[in-house]
Amino acid sequence: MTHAKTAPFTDEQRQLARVAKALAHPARVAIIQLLASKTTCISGDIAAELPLSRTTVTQHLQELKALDLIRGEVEGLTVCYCLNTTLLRQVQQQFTAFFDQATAPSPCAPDAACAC
Amino acid sequence: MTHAKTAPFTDEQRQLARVAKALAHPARVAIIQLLASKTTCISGDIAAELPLSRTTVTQHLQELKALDLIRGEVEGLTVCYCLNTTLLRQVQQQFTAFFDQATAPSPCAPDAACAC
DNA sequence: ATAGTATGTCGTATATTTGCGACATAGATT
DNA sequence: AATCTATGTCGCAAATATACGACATACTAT
Repeated sequence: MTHAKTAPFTDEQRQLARVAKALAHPARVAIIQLLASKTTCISGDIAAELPLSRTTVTQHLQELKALDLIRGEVEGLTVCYCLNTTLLRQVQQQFTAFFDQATAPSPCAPDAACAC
Repeated sequence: MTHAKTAPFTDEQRQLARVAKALAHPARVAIIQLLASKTTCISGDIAAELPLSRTTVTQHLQELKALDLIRGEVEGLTVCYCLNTTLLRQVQQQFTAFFDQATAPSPCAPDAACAC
């Protein structure tokens, strides 16, 4: 044993995993889609559109906000959440690069040891 | 009063979240990258390349296999894991569609109620 | 000031994830 | 056969995620 066990993980891997985790719950996917579809920046109305309590929705909102994927601006009594499209575009590129790498030709090279 | 609380979540949202969850840990991202980089379909050698015990790596492998993102072929005494590039390409498209939707213009329309 | 409304935080309960040692299994090797 | 070797499963502990009611805060309106 005592193999190299290379450094924990690369920053790239941790970053991708972190964002993937943010999208790892239907509610958070739904929230992003909701914010993308609304022309007006809605606030807690989000909770009314999801099958979850307001408390739970707030938690999901906080998780997305922690990664800066969404932003909330206080507008008097209400809070207006919006997508951080700039960051989302960067994230999209990261995912694209990852998938491009993963789906690149010769996943199991021609002279592979097995048939998969 | 919009108490609709729409149906739990759409299949699309649940599917995207399910895959995102599979990518929500650095180890699983690393495994996919590893399989993509090796010309030969490695097996438990994967564990030797990660900072985790063999048991834990096996668990991550099972999670990826449960979603059919990777496949394992028994090759005598060893097992040969490979990426399911076909499925990965489909998944990539799902993510692309999601991000395209999320980063589309007019996230907060011109006449938005707030300034974000 | 008082009341009302939108929002977030706290505490808590339950479920899931993560990690690993110990054990079981099955094909290979002697 | 006896043994080695690669792999997976089991059981357990700790950490994290999920969900929500009750409470606190802050702004608005009467």
